[in-house]
Amino acid sequence: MTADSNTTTRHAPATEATAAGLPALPQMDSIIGYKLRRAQLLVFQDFLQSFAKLNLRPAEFSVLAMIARTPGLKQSEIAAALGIKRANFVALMDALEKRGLADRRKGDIDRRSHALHLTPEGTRFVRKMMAVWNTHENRMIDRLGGPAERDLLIGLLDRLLAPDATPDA
Amino acid sequence: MTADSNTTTRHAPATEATAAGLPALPQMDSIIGYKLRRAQLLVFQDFLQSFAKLNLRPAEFSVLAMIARTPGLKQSEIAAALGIKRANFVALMDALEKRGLADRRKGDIDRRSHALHLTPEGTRFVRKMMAVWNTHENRMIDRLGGPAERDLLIGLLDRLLAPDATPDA
DNA sequence: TATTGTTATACTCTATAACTATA
DNA sequence: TATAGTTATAGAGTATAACAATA
Repeated sequence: MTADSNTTTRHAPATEATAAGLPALPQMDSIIGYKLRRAQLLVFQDFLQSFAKLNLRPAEFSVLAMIARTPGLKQSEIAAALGIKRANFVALMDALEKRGLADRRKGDIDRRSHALHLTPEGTRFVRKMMAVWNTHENRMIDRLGGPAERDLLIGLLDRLLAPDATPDA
Repeated sequence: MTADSNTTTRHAPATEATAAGLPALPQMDSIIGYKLRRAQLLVFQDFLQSFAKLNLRPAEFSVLAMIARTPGLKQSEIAAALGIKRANFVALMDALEKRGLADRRKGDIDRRSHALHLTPEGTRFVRKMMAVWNTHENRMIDRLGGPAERDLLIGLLDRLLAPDATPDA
């Protein structure tokens, strides 16, 4: 971090002094975490509406997308990649298996682990899923202004997520 | 939305065809909603660590900041501004009142409503709160690369949040 | 002894319906 | 009849501890 992190106001100062002796109160609207939360909720709400007909939640989408892209990964690997605790992954995977979309295969080398794969029906489902997702994602890209703005946004979020990366060095 | 939203892939195409007959699977890393969620979780986690000593949650922070900035607003007005259901706002406000930071005053004109104010102790608390927040927010701004990138990010998120706004028209 | 998947459990956040007191 | 605040409750999402099977 820069040298003045603790002493200086680098964010937008408040418009004026407010209540009794309180300096520089920011609008919630200018706060990074607040805006991120509101935007994420909006995008997820659009996602949920888009996928109501397929009865698919964001976490389930992400698991199916991961399995489709890299079949055979271990349960714990997919959970870790998505930031899901392995204990919470069990019910998620149970549901996908019960719907006949994916299955667990006992590992040959390590018989503790489960390799995850799509079923044939799961593959068909993922095709429909990706069509719905395309529409949803394009709607979000349109709101942003276009693919360039999407790339810009992803890049900024990557900076937040990768504290080690110092892209200008 | 643009004309091709439903038919064309405007987002980054997948690197290669993957599992049996599945075209163009995106990396989770390139998906707007996924990145937004991961970034929001990271920022909130930093917030929670920063405010552990003050024992303050993001929702409580936002309520205190709103009251400090605009004292006298009705409970329902603050709840609505923050996207909190008024039923869920009650316990939140109860906690702040029990800690002696804010209080509800019966409205003179409409005796159903409660006008929210900081207590003197609440005002002192908010001063400490803003100092902690400054450090937290500056850390996030540093990760982004600086105040310009912060403004850029806020602007992009505003585009997502304001579907009506067409800034280039 | 450590790891994978699992179960049980608890805590937070969020959403809905119904109640009360005022209007 | 409608509104502000409240209560009760249910559903997600998430976190931890402990267990069985396997390494």
